[in-house]
Amino acid sequence: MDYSIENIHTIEAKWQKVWEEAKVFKATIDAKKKKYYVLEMFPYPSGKIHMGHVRNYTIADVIARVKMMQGFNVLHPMGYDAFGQPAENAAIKRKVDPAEWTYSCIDQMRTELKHMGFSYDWDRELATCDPEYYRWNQWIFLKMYEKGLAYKKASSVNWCPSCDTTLANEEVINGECWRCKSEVKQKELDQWYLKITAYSEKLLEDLKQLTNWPSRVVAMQENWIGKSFGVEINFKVKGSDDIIKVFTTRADTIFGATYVVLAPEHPLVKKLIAGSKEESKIKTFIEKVANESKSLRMSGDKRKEGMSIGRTAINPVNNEEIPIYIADYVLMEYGTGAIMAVPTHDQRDFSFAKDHQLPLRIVISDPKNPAQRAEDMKAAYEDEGVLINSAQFNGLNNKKAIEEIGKWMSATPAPWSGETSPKMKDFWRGETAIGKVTIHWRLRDWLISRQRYWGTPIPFIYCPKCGTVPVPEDQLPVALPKNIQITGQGGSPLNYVSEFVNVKCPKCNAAAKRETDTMATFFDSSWYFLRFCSPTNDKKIFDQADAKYWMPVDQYIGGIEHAILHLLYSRFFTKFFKDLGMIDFDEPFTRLLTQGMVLKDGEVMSKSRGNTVDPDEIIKKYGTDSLRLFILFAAPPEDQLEWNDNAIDGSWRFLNRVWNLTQKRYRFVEDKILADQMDQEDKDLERERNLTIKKVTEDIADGFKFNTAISSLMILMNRLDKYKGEESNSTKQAILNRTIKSIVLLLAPFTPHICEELWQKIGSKEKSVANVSWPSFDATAIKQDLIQVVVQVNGKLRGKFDVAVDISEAQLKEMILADVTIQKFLAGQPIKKFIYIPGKIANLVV
RNA sequence: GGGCAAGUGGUGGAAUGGCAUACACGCAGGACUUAAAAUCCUGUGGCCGUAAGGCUGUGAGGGUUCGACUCCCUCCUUGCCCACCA
Repeated sequence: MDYSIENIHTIEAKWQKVWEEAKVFKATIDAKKKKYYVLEMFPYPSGKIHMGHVRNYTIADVIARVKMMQGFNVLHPMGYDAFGQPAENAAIKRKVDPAEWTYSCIDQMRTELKHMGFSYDWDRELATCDPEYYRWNQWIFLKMYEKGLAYKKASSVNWCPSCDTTLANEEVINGECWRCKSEVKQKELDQWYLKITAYSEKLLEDLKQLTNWPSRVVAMQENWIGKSFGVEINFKVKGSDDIIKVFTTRADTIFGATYVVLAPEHPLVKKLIAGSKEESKIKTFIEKVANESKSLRMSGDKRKEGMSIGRTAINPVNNEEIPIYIADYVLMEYGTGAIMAVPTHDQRDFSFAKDHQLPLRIVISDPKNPAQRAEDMKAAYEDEGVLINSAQFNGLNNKKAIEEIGKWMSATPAPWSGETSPKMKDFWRGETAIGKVTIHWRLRDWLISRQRYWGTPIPFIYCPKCGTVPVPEDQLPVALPKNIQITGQGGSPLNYVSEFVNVKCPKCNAAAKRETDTMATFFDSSWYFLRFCSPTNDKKIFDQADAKYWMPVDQYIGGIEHAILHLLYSRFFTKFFKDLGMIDFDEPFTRLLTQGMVLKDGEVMSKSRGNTVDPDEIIKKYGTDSLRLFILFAAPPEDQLEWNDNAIDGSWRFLNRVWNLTQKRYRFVEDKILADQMDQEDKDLERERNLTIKKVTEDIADGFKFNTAISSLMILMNRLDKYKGEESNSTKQAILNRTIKSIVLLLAPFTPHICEELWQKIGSKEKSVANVSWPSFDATAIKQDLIQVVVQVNGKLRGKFDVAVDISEAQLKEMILADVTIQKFLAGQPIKKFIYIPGKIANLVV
């Protein structure tokens, strides 16, 4: 090639060095400037960065650089979510220290990130495995404990036998461990929990503030929190004082309840079957269900299994005696762990009832089949209808009945209570009402304990005399011991470190034991955006003035896979900090962008599929700028991106054209354009230059449409190839120069290295193009004298007319009607209607 | 089963009531070259036609409108998320 970017790698290295040494991207509080905090979800430091990272960070980098050129005080930090299992797995496999391994990965990752030329303030870099970071995890944990939001509870927990640890509900995907995919079992353990449910209502309510989040993320959070309105109904066990509480959202079907089903692990079951002759048979069944993995138990097509426990319950609305069953399709974790079964109007109950020959009673009449008999039903009727067989509620629409019956139940004493009105004062403990209108949440408290080494130690000490004692604040951090044995077996490695475990009680100085559980790593990432505001503060978790200036994050960018967990936890922590009076906002992330996945051959690029493309290889061949440009140009940020080995050639070619054009045609002349020397070609180019500035600026502002912004720059380049601009004419040269300058500036956020180099070559004085103001456009240069009007006959394109901007409708009509071609299509028919949208289109209806 | 996206040339995509396929990739032809690469130029939805031109065309069907890729209804397909949730 005759001209080509000579040694792209030298140029890229040169500018990366300049940025670093001059601290071009250092963020400092400046009350006079408007701040802009752009943040990408920080990576787990696995060592090498992949295309997903490149896409995520490139999108963020363009935003940061544009905002900087537009005069904002930009905070754009980077760090590492550095605790977690891979470090321990590496320790087991390669006999290396997890800390050493992690830090070497971080070093490699940092090098790669720097080679991408991202505009980070490297002085704010942080790693969550740094004791100076995780001491604040411990501080938060203690504060939560103080406020009753951290507690310990014995409970059946999700247990991953392969990772030998507990998992949060959120980490169990289809009954499998989210990380290693092995089947999750249930295990009884004493565990630390965070009371995220204390914020259920707030977490749900404040979703309304998040108008600049993708609606599907909001919807996913809403579903996850899962608020449902219903009634808790009391069924009394016959021949006992025990009450079975049942939760239902379908109180309208209560008169059709023909049996009650308890979850096999329901605490009442053991009591109710004690001494019965079926006891051992029932216990065998319960055990079988308990050992079944959740994935099997929940698989949709599995036959519902269960059995009678030989007892009956009283339906409080009609005093009817109905059998009590246990079945695997009722879950202890949801509602009250017990249901009333209405086989006629719930398909699961219907199948179960058919299998066990249980009675059916229709209570909602199907308007299409009002005479249907229960014994003829082939499936449950789950749609709307009018109540029948429901005493005083007969004839009511069932939707309306849900509300009516709920109200009635709360105000009516149960038949066994011997009361004439329910004891409202202690009506819940007294159990004298039929039921109670109530709200159930799907959201569970957050299981935070992990039997792992590579995480933040939970700062508690167990003293035989004083009990559970928090580690005093001045003794933080509770540091992880070094040089320990990690085998991957037998629970937490910390159990075997006696200097760590055996301590003195902070209260009474007696011999005591230290907590060996560490925190789930989602804890670390739930507040790092605040730490970035004051990354080196060793007195406080963050400085309130720093947070007040920088927070909330203006633009957060990351993968959709974090739509629920990470974002929900971060929102929870933010609300907690607000309640502590440390911050004054409700939501941490004002705008959220979830970037699409990177695909290869139609499939998600992943190591397990073996279809990855190594960014490093691409950079070696084309340089970072070409890679960045391709990724931004190939698809809008939120859409999936199909990787194409060929298409990146296009990016490389385009950058070379910009490069060559600048080298060949830029001349140092005075930036002076004499209007009387401009011919039509000059005016057109000036107009297109201004239009491009407008388009690029608006595309970026309006939903980060980088792909179309880049395409409009390509169009201007194509246009410039045809522009003759002679050297002898200084006005023409000045116009050409201006256009080149505009292209370089507009392109700079996308491909910063090449643009820095070109900007320097065309004589800039600034240290970096990032310090130059974003170009502005001249609205008068965009105006035209002539515009093209498209003419349609009956909605079909039939001609184009160049007319004066201010042409009147009548003038235009006359002109169109005089046209021979148009006349041909009118074929002499009368014009019924003439529609003219000024400057765009005219439609003749005949 | 519930929720949310999306469906446009050979490919990535553009147009969000007003010229469908911008821009790019790929492909074909040409220029340059001993040749190739690179670069540059031209063409490129389908059908009919030598051409001018015409017809047709945005998953399928219907509707609203002077005008629909765009809005409404029904359906199909794909992707993602949730789910024996009572």
